[in-house]
Amino acid sequence: MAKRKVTITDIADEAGVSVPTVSRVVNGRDDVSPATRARVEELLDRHGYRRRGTSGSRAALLDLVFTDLDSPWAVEIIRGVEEVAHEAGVGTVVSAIHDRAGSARQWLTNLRARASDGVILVTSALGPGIQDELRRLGVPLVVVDPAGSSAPKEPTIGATNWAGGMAATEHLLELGHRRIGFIQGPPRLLCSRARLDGYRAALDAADVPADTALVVPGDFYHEAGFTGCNRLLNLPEPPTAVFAASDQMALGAIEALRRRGLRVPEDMSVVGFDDLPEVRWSAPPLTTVRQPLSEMGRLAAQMALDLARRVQPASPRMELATELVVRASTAPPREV
Amino acid sequence: MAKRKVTITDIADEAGVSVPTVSRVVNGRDDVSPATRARVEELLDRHGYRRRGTSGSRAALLDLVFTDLDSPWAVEIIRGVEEVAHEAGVGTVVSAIHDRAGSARQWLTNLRARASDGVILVTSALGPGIQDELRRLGVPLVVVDPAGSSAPKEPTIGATNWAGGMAATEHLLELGHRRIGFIQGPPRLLCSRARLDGYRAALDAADVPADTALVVPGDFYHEAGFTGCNRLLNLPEPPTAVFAASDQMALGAIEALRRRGLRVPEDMSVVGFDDLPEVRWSAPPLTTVRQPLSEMGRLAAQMALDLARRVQPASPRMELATELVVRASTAPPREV
DNA sequence: CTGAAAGCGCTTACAG
DNA sequence: CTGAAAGCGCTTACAG
Repeated sequence: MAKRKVTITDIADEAGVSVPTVSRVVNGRDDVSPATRARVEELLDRHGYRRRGTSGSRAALLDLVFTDLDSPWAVEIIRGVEEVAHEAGVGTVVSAIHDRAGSARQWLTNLRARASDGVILVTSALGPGIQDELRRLGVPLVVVDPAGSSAPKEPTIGATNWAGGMAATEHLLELGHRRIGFIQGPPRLLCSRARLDGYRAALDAADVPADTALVVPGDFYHEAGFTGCNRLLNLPEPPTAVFAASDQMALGAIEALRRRGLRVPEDMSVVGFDDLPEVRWSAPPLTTVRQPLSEMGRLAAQMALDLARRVQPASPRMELATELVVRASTAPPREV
Repeated sequence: MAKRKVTITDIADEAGVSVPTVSRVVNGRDDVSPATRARVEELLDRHGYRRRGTSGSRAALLDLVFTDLDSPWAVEIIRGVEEVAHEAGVGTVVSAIHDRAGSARQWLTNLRARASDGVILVTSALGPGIQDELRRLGVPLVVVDPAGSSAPKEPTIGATNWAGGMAATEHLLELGHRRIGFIQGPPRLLCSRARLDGYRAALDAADVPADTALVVPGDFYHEAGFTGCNRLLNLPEPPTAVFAASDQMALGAIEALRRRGLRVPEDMSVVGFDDLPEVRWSAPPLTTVRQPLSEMGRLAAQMALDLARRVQPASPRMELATELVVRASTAPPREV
């Protein structure tokens, strides 16, 4: 996989320039002609050149990349990754890419200079171009909660989202609910689709007809839970329970209910997904599907570290178990 | 300040051993006699040796150190630091020290190997020994929300905690509350003491006698808000409002009230401190004192980067403004 | 704008 | 367990 590490000598030979010239390009000096610089840079990129100082230093840095750093979600993953990395004497570099191409480039340049030993990508914050480049650099890549296709080339870590969606829905069915609303996650994420399918599968297994009006869009954030819940309440025949595909949306839904003077769980049951630490303390404490986020982080870090040491992971794809946590936001429907 | 960088040659000379031997110690090989290793390690530490590869590379890494990575608080700081660092093409290494001495050592060793360009410490997670060592290494240090003395040697970034504590209390006084409970933060933190003093100052200014029974201990976490609030409710003459020194404790307090069937704000007003993103969505949305956490992170990162480039910061100590955000958890007391 | 030469900091065999 | 020797990857003057 990783052929002999390229040195500036190699690049110089291939470019037909001297070693000092390549050195200048690598260090971003401005005393190089544009033509030469372009040629050398192209070669540098193509070969995935990485500054090596003198010789191979031990794994010392792991990169953890998010699209945004704007949810309590993120800190759980960071915690898991940091724990494993810290134990291994490895630093954890946290970045947010914000879906901007320039931002990803910036990060990649820095990553190369730092000679990072592995990358953990949360929900594929990177375009395929960048991923190819990582491959060329020989930096191992692990994806947590992948977005794209169901058969990515990279090893992935996820949770049993389908089973979790099913468990939450079964819980509501067992309480006697028949009309159960569902607030979706962003459809591009695999985990969103799996949760929705789990919901549908549970309804199906219970012979409850699926009403498409009961499934409303969302994006995992509070606001979407708020508006989604309002939408469900405005239905001619509103549901008696709401299953939100994330805890944040569940809290948004509870706020929508509170504003209408409806009580949880007396007037409406609400279930979330994630089990963020704070939902133990929401009013009322949230029934939700626990996703072992920090465990997922730990596992991803372990895998990335193994790959950096050229140890093949036991399995290239892993799903950790989700678990229904019943608290105080669910109860039988009024009419029963 | 920073004398000539030490090389392994310097260390070898001083220790009276060969260069390869020092190299072996630095790389943690085990084929060195304990006596030699000890002598060399002592010298390495004393001179603050840092691997330099070949020659000086640009600022590329900033270290952000927490005691624990267990609160939504942390992610706000991380976000601010990461933004500034990212823009500067610098990576952000996040670590949790957990108050364990060995953990700090581990981190320091890694930091040295990585040649970090600056350290941002959140609430002084490090012992003074480690701080001295950083100084020797010539790595600039910025402290966010300092713990110890009020006149630290390092530049610090904080918020106007005293003014915030006062503003929250004044708000409750204006609503007509006279018995206001206070749930404290950990007393070793400067910010905790300042919030308490702000609370007292407001009572004092309004000529409301301070009842020491109304001040209960806490540690910023949910649980402490829960038990603290229960303690206040069990008082012979309970308060009509609770000011918690953190949002998480405020949410814990709301849960304690809910369990007793008391409504917020009808039966009891609750104010928090921080304005974490999620408290906009608590039930009811929390009145709180906004602390610009991500701004504090941004500022700390900017300062650390400046110091790394030997630019003196405008002021070595800075407090960003807090701001009262009134939402739905406060109202006039019943009896008025 | 570029290269030949010297040199720096470090590591890797090898020998004992 | 330790050092003398060779060498690697890179940079820094210097010269043109």
